[in-house]
Amino acid sequence: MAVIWRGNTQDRLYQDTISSGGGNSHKHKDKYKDKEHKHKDHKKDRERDKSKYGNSDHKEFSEKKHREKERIKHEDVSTDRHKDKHKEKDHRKDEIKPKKEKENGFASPHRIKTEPDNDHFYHSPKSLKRQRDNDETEFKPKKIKIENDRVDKKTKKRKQDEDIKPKKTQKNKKGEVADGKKKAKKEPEEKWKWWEEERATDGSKWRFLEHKGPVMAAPYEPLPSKVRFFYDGKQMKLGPEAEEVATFFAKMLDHEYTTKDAFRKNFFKDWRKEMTSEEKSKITDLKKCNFNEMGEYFKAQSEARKAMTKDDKLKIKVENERLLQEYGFCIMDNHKERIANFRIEPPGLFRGRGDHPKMGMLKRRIRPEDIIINCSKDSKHPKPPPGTKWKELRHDNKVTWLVSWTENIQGSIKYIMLNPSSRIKAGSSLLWLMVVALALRAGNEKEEGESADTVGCCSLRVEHINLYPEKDGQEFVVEFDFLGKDSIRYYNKVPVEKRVFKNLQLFMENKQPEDDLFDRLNTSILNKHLQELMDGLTAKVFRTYNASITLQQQLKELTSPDENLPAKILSYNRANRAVAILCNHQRAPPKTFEKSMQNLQTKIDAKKDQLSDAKRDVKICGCDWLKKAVERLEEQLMKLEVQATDREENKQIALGTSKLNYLDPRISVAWCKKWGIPIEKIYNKTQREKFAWAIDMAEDDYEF
DNA sequence: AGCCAGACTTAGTACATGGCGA
DNA sequence: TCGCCATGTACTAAGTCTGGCT
Repeated sequence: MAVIWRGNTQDRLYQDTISSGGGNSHKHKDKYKDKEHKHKDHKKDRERDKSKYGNSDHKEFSEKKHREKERIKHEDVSTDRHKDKHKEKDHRKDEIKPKKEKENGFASPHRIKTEPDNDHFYHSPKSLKRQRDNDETEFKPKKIKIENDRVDKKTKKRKQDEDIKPKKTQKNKKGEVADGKKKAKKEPEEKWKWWEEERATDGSKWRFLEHKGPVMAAPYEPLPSKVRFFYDGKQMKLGPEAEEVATFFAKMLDHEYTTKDAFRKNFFKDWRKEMTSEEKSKITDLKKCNFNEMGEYFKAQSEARKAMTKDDKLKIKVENERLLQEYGFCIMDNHKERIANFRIEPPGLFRGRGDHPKMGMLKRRIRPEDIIINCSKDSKHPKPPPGTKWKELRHDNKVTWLVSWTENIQGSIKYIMLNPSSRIKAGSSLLWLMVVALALRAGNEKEEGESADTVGCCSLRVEHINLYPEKDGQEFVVEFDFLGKDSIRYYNKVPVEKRVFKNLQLFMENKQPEDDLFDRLNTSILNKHLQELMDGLTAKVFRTYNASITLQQQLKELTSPDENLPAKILSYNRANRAVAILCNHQRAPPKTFEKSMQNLQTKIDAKKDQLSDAKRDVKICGCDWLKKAVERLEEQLMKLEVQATDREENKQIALGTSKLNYLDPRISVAWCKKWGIPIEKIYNKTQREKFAWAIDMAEDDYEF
């Protein structure tokens, strides 16, 4: 069953209320002026369309859609979906168009009132039960088979691939899934080395998916009556709807943007939509609103929370952990995987980055009726809160998301997906395998600039490579032999992963030697799987390639064997920085930069003093322990100095992005192994999880 | 042939945490 | 033991890519 997220929302003044980081990053300052302009052609219509449809319209149409759906449920899912899509479009035309004049109102004023849909208003779970009973089946391997068969039908061409499919996983399925369910908590099953398995090739992202659904945002808790709101100097009691929205604003009083015109205008407009007609007629000017008591109340709450006893804090922590354990994981293809964001985004005021024209708009509360659940037919379906329904229950294994809903500000779709450490996310690192195979060539013609992406995909021909399942004692060798740009013969043999090898084989299938190896990818000759792989072979590959090769070179250049650990890490960071500069990952110097730099300097000075004192003492007495102390101090000083250099150099450069997204982690891993650097020094926990495959795989002599 | 919804990816920001020195 | 600060994490906005439609 879906649960309500109470969490520690109460005192998180900003994050809950503001729907973005919301700082005034100057980078974005003028963005929207340009942007509005630039996007006019492409996005304008879409934008306008979306925003002008009142929510009620949207709801109407989605409900119709829902009803339709109910009727045709339980049949072939994927085709249904397809049909539905058309339907959706049609409805749009018919129903929504006439309402053009309505401007970006997301919520018809009566929405909340007319619908018994608030989270605390649940009743009569009957209908749901019936529905679920129909759907629910225990783990029947047959079912799985059916699904696979269906897929097969569609993808006959890929027969070969199907054959390669790992049968063992399928066999395991029944037992393991059931197991995982019973005692997933007890047995932290040993690390799954998914990168050593093969993947489906028909575009399906999973074969089995079960999860508990999202954690809903906590319902609104009305303010205690002692907290008052004043309009035009007079106290006024607001109804719960209007009050909730008012609290969003009240929580942000300290922020600059509550002074911004656009923000205030958007907020006020949306706020009024939540008011009763009485409130609406009274409250006509935001300037006359006094939210101070509310603001103070929330501040006090957050203070109180900070001052809580250890015990209470622990309780909260335990509760959070429990939620995480219960809702933070799903089972995908026999494995328990961490979900990245299992909480539904709470309502609040939207604050885009920069001067976003929609800042201040109300981001409305997401109800179960807005939510689409995606999971296996044969899984235990997540239950909506009592008395509510999901908008839709879907079984689409061509996508990776578990839950989605449409957000009301931009009309875009939001998803609940898996953690970066999961197979489905990190698995896109397969990309790496292809890059490895292609690196040579890309390197040879490393022509930077706009054309890079086309260069990469088109000119390597079948005749340029040979594949050897086994050569010179190595398995899966790819032999490259071609004339490079300056008519220099390029010849090299590279052992590759089995998967890469197989994929290359597929690329070459049915082709003449003079055919381009990677052409016609968008035509129907190659199957989707290959296209998927090709996703990677665009500009990103080149970025990746450049980044990685630079890192490797820099690491070679900068690391000297006799350096000590901190110095080596400094070298690593320098190499990383070179890459970040290459990729232009800049950042604004952190706000606290000057201060923390100063602090560090103070520390260094202090150390120096200590050191010279100690040295003097050594001269006087010369005893052993003093010498040791000097050594220790010297080391500490050095460490600090390195840290200072590092930080100074890092002032304007964001390392994270390239590290996480563009650099082949194996380079870093290999470097660490080579020099005996603990991997924790360069990858934090998240990164280690994401790159588990690389850490497992790379040897100290790994070369990109 | 261009558009655009849908599905990812990337990235900025606030907040929580935990380690370390005083 | 306490408080500070660097580091990590959660959250979610924004960007990118693509297939399928018109």
